[in-house]
Amino acid sequence: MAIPDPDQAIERKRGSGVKLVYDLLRDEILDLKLAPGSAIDEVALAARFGMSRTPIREALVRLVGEGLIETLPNRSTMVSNIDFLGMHAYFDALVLMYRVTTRLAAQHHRAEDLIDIRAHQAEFSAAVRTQDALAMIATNAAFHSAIAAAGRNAYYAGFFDRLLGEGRRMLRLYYQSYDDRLPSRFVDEHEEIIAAIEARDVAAADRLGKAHGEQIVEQIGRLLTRHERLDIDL
Amino acid sequence: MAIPDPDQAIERKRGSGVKLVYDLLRDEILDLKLAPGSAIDEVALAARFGMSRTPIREALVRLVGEGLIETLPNRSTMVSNIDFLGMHAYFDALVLMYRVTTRLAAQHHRAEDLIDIRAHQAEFSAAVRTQDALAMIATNAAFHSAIAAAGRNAYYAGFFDRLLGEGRRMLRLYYQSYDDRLPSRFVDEHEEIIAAIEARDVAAADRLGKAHGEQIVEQIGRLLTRHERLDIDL
DNA sequence: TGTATTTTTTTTGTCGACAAAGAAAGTGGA
DNA sequence: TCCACTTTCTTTGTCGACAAAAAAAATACA
Repeated sequence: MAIPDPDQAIERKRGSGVKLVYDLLRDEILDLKLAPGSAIDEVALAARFGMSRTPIREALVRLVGEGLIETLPNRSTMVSNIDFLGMHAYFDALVLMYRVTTRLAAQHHRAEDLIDIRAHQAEFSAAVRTQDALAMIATNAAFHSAIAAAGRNAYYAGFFDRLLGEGRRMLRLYYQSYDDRLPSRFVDEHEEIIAAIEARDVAAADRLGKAHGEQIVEQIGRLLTRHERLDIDL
Repeated sequence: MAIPDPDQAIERKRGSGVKLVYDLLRDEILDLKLAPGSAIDEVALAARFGMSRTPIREALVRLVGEGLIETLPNRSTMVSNIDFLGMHAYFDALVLMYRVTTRLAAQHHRAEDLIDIRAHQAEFSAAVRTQDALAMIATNAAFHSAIAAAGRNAYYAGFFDRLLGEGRRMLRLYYQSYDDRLPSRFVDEHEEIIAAIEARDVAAADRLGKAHGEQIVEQIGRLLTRHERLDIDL
């Protein structure tokens, strides 16, 4: 537990407390800094952030709403476990959203969207070069989120963001165990996707989105089978 | 505002407060008993439910997370407005989810699922017979939600439920303006869908799901001239 | 009368405190 | 040692209170 300077009793602006806690906690969960299943202590968080339990609780309620945290009534609050049994359902939804959002981006994107998308791609590319796993994961999600935003469908975008968040945890698992070199392929695939969107080639965007999604699914699936073999004797 | 018996200071069970407020408020919003844009007063709610503001607030945070309520920082909390501009995006997502969930139900349903689905269909049919608009809307949503549950994909089901909720508000709007007789057609379509699911006829389920969704979309969205909906092969 | 400035009112965000629900630890008897 | 029962301890759910922010009302001034 990182102890914050007690001296630096930072004067927060009124109303910023919940968002602060929410953002940080969400990132820590998605980056697996908080392990799935680990307990969450309201009073400890209150002490850590130097605020009362009320804003902490409201942040937790939000996270519960997103399925990142689970609560047993009157007892224990903990980081949600990754649902390995429901993984195929997740993959199914993820691939479909890859397709749909990429396709819609090809249809509805505007000039400024491409600038934004390319910026995220540059960040992703940089993260791959510097081998920064955490950054790779986060920027990859941001890249696809930007594409979804360009598709101009808030419902898909919201749903997709949620799926991508959950995916960050699984990818982190992957990159923690094996130091793989595959991501450079993702960079190329991203470039193809950008080209298809820019050309407003809906069919190509659909195809590439699907292929890209299945790529990632395959990566994670490979990890799982290895994990199962490892764990089966325990 | 319905005033509850002040005598009946009901002894709630510890921990039930938030859920109580959340469920009731959600229903009131979706049934348009609380008009879009209308203000929400925490202290009034606290008085109404006979509890302090803390559980009220946590229920509101949940509703904000689902987009049913909006808050301006430090000022005003109100029921979300229905986004007419983003309607085509909504329809797009709704029809796709109709397809996907019906299709998956045909693939993965178990015997007990059909019992559940038929029960909801019976309720819907009864609501149509008795011309109970509110019940028609709610039971229709429950019917499709049951189908989604039978599809065994929690991600789709969750997303679909959210869309159906938002749809309840729009349908309410529709049935408030026009006293139409169309719903009997929906009853028949539901029966066809059930038959396709039971027969595990994925193609038929997909087709019927799509047609049913577009039916409803057409009902609500006559005003919308733009119909750039997705039409992709799954 | 119209506008700028101060005061009051309303509503939110946060706090510290306390009691209920379980869990864990302690106690006694066979 | 094992088990049933009590007692402490931990953590949650709820409460009432208070101060900050913004809006509304009141006031001053031209």
